[in-house]
Amino acid sequence: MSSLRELAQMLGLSITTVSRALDGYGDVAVATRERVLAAAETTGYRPNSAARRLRRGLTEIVTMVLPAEPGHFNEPLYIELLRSTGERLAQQGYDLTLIAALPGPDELKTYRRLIEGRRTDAIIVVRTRREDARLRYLTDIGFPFVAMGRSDFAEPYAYVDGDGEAAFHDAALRLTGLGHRRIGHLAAPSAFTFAHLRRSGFARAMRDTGLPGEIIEDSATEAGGYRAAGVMLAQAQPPSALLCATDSMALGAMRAVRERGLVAGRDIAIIGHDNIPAAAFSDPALATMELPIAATGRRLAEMALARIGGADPRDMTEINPVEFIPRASLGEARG
Amino acid sequence: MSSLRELAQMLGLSITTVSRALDGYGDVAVATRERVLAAAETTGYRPNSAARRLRRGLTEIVTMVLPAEPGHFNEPLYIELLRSTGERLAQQGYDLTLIAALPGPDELKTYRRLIEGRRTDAIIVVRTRREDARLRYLTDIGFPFVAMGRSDFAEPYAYVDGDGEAAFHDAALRLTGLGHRRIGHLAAPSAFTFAHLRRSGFARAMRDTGLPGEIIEDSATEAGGYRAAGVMLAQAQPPSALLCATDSMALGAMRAVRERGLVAGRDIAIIGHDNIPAAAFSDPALATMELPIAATGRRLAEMALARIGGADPRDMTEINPVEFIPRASLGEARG
DNA sequence: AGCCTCTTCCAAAACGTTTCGGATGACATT
DNA sequence: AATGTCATCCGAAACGTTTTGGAAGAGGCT
Repeated sequence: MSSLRELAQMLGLSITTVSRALDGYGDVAVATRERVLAAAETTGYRPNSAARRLRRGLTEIVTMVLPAEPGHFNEPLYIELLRSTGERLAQQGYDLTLIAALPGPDELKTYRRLIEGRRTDAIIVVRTRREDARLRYLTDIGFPFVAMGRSDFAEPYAYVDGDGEAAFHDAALRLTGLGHRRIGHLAAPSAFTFAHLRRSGFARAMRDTGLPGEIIEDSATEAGGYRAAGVMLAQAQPPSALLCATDSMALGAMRAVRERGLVAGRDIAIIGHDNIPAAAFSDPALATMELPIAATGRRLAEMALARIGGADPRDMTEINPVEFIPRASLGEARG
Repeated sequence: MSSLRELAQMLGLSITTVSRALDGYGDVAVATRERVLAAAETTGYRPNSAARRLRRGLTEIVTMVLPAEPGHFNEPLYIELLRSTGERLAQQGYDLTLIAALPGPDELKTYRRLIEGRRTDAIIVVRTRREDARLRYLTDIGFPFVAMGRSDFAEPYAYVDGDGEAAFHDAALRLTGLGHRRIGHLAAPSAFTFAHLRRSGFARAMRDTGLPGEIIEDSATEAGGYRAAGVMLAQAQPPSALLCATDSMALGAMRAVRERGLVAGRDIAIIGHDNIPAAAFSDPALATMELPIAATGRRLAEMALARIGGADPRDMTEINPVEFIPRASLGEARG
């Protein structure tokens, strides 16, 4: 049964009545509604989504735009995020589509094509940057969007984020509590807000404690962590603890540590962030931090739907606590 | 400029002519076509996709259904696959949507909802199983689909896959060539075709060489590899080499090896498969195998489009070679 | 009886595109 | 001058839904 017309014909009703019965209007007699629902059930009627979309002016699609650096798209985070967001949207009859857009001059073109072609009702922006032209553009044209992560953008916008600032502040204090006096931070590129916040939390802890606290920035990959740790350990007085912006960087740092004959968890403490699966199986197991990624995905979906419904983004800002996960790389308290 | 009607009015032409000019039909004067194209360009006209979809009966959407085990969805593979597939589809004006479906009794419901609601023109099935009800269902109803990975399914279907059988056969011979005489295979659940093929390749190499070759199966995760390796190493005569179905399993196995005071790459050789980023930074660096995932994604997209166009799946089967990546965990030749 | 209110139903329009089946002239051919 | 052939163009239908603005009838009230 592929159309409302056939269904109506079969039941001896008008298209209008069948449509309204299925949508649950109060407008149709209870007996009739039940007859319609039963018939729709047995014939397996499914409304044609293109027709519904055309008529209602909605696509019933939410789009997530993924940063598409060809080499390192593989943050394990994102796939779990996609799953949870997609599942929540599906509950509401929405589909999740995915496009890749490289940061750069052509980035906004992708957004424009998406919006002007009316291919989506809302956009989920991930990997936000401190200065983010995407938020500016979407806000200016009044298109519904939700961000995963924050930005320096001044106008109100909906977002979900982990409290990386507090998490790195606490982690740094945890290290000083263990007796560390020279702590290094391997930072991710500070153009990204998440990297900036984690660095700020670390810096605040250093100010609180009056310790020096050194920072080296590199890309948020194993290779980046390896390079940054290499530089840091080559100093005359290398740090006794490395607080890394991501687990990937921390795994890279571990290799640099090993190559210098040091033992992580004994000679030097290492902490990461993300709790990727490999982190629990590194040598030694990597102490890390985790934010509730599935819940984040669900909230992003719910916010996107609310924005489509016209809700005010002012009320949609959410900063979630990050859980610390101690493991062997944290080491023991030092003399 | 949001509709063909407005554009036509502005140009003093009929909707028909404008539409045909934009679609490049031969039955419109060159001068007219150029006038139309110029106007469309300056006004930024974009056809309404819902209307076009309704009229043409196509959604211009391809859907990838991801296996949604909540815990371990995070194969780094998939995100790169999504990126490359999505990019290729976008070149053709197609969108890639994503849904998650758990294997199990309700799995086919997700497919049915998708197809009967006409929400997609083709489906990409990933993580194929030897007995895969999805291929049966899609073939029976004649819906266009493409599989990443093979299945025991008898009827012709389009797929792209890596040659895991040959890769594991070669890897096993490589180990015997290094002098190993007791080789263990940590297999992934053999219901999955990829796991079955890798196991078969290993088994064939053992037959070829007349060596015993032991196999233990567990889940394709770090934890699974850890467990399986633990069992294998607890034997009276443990193997001197472990060939693991995936890098995740290999990283888990490395931990089991360490806990027994053995050193991977010296006391025992370890090989994985996938070349995940963490593999290059484990201790020791993990020897592994890699298949061209971006190319695979592109081919999946192209095949999906061809199937939508009505092409015969018989001509669309592709098995790509897997590249071996030697690293320290492979060890030296033994006495 | 006349008037109102309620319940239940429906015809028709609209969303914006593609496409079928001509219509209109211009020009060449007989 | 009549006919045929092209090159251009267009009107109208169709895709399947949602929604507006009633219509028809039943029953209650004065």
